[in-house]
Amino acid sequence: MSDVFAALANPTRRELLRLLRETGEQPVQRLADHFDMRRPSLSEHLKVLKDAGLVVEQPVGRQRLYSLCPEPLREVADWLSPYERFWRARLADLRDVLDELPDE
Amino acid sequence: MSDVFAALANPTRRELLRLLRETGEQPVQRLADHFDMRRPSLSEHLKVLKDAGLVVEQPVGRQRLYSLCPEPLREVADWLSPYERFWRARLADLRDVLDELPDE
DNA sequence: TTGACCGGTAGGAAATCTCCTACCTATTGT
DNA sequence: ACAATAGGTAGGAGATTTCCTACCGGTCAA
Repeated sequence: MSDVFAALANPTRRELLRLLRETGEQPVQRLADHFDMRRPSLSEHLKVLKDAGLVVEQPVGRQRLYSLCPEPLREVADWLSPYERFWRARLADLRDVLDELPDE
Repeated sequence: MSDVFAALANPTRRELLRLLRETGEQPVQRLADHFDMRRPSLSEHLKVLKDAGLVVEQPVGRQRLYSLCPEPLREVADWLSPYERFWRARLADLRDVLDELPDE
């Protein structure tokens, strides 16, 4: 659980998740093409994501296809949900204030 | 934005947010009571949260009351939303599989 | 005014993160 | 069998995080 938040803390890893979401499962080299970074570093980021349960790998020949595994993100969404009413309340307050302003 | 994810990566800071959400605005010392950690460390965590826009401080006498500022969490929820359909899909798949199983 | 209290800052130690190069294994195609 | 390709691992450098103790300024109460 804590690992999921830690995994999301890094912009490269968030971008990896976005790529996998938008373009589906991909081998490491194709993912690496999108980054100004050496492949071993990408491998490490993928390992962090895998340990957090956010991706799964499937060996195919000499490639390993990585694909998105979004379940842990649901835990993040669940963690987030008790706060939702707060920002809704704030937005409601803002709307009320705006409603009070005279037209211009 | 990146700061918000980084701020959430630490369990102590997530717990601080929870305390502020459940018990409302509080001075530093009262927050520190909940942690096995010296006060200056808590001050640093509060600074990270403040820089991420997740809390605001209000000086009252010699105290500084911290309170939750949940707007940046909305950005996290927005970041999360494109993934929502994925875990819904996975759950739907799971349900389909379970439906296929014979009763026992 | 002076002591006690609240809480931030300075500076440092230890751990962790994030990148690198070098190297290794496994698989594929010739 | 051999060269080329895919990708993980080892080990290390430098940056960052996370804690600490020591200290500082501001506020309150006697």
